[in-house]
Amino acid sequence: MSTSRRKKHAYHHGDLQAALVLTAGKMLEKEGVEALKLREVARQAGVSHNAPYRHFTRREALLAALAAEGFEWLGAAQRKAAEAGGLRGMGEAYVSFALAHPQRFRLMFGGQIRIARHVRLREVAMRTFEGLSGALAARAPEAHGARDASVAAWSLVHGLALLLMGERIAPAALGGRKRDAFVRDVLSSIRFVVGPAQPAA
Amino acid sequence: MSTSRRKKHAYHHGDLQAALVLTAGKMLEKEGVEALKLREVARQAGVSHNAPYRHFTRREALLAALAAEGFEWLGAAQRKAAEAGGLRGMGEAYVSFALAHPQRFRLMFGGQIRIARHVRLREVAMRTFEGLSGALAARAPEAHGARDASVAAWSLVHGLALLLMGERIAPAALGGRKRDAFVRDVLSSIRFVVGPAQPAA
DNA sequence: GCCTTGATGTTGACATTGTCTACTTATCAT
DNA sequence: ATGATAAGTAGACAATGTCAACATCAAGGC
Repeated sequence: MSTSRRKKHAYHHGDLQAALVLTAGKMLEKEGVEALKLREVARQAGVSHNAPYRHFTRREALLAALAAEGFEWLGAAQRKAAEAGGLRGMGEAYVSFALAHPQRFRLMFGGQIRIARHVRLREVAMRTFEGLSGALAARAPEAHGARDASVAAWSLVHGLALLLMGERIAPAALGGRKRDAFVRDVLSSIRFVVGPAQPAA
Repeated sequence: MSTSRRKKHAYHHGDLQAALVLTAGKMLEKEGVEALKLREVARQAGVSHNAPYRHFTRREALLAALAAEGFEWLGAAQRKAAEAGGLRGMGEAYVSFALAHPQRFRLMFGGQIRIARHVRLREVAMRTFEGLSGALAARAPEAHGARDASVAAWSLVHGLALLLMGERIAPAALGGRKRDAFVRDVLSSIRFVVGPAQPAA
């Protein structure tokens, strides 16, 4: 119900909301959250410094929109990967997403947004998580440690993504492999315990 | 070589640098990085708004000091846990640390500090990481997947810590367990593969 | 006992930013 | 046509990070 009128008198931009999210998204990916100034977004969108407030109550609301968009992308990527690559593929897709959109990923999980206050964000995030844990739980329906193992799996990919993003993993650990190969090997280096766990060293 | 003169004339505070790190640390833990205003720190330390610039070239430098302090704490906790609890104990200690100092942990890994530019931070962080991966690698010295497994282990605890911090893990997953017990179970739900990995589902 | 000197603090200024209030203009339903 | 309302603009304000210029104290050489 929008995206119709364009470039008339420049008053009433047409679909400013979307335009703001778009340019803000670009700025986010390029410079990070800290450098995402509301006024600069307005400037680049060609509107006055206050126009964004007609669409977002505050800066945080714009950030929330960006994060929500990110969760949608991530969810879509997960669904696609689930078909093709199974569980392992989902894991690789998760890491891939994070490395492809590092700043966005940081925004989604960085904790600067109070999720509770942004309905849409909360919903889309929950939906994505459910898709994730659903796929994980479906693998070992009722074994005792299944739920724990699914949390572990998620933790693993999440942590790996963040450590790679932060360049915290010594280049030596790569051992000459390309990043995708490295990720696959790391994810392959563990096995899940489904039955009652026996203590291990 | 300080902490000597105190409350003389209030000019020349005595050891402002340490005082700033201290009050900034409290503010950090309480309100998060975003809310850590340089001027407010100065105010609470009882000095003028510009005094901090005699000790930190910019805001980021103060943040770096806080992060470095955090890495020292984490390193110490790791060493202590290594003696008592072995590898599993180190993992639990890692998560514990993150949950005990969430904002500090976020600062340490949040990516808002350009580590390369802060010598002390870089060094202490590297030292901590080396202690970590050293302990991990010592476990399976030269097996093919050992290095990968150690990365996986670190990723696992790191991710678990962050997901717990962000309240991203559904309360249902806890299943009534206390948090420490939950962490232990999750960490126990995987097993590392040391030999050549065979493909798994 | 002074006086220079460097480190440490202070004052004042400036550009930027997020956000508030009031005003203006375009759009759409009647 | 018209009038309500959504969308944009203009201007103001307090805060903040940071810069430059000035002030004060501690110490050491004379």
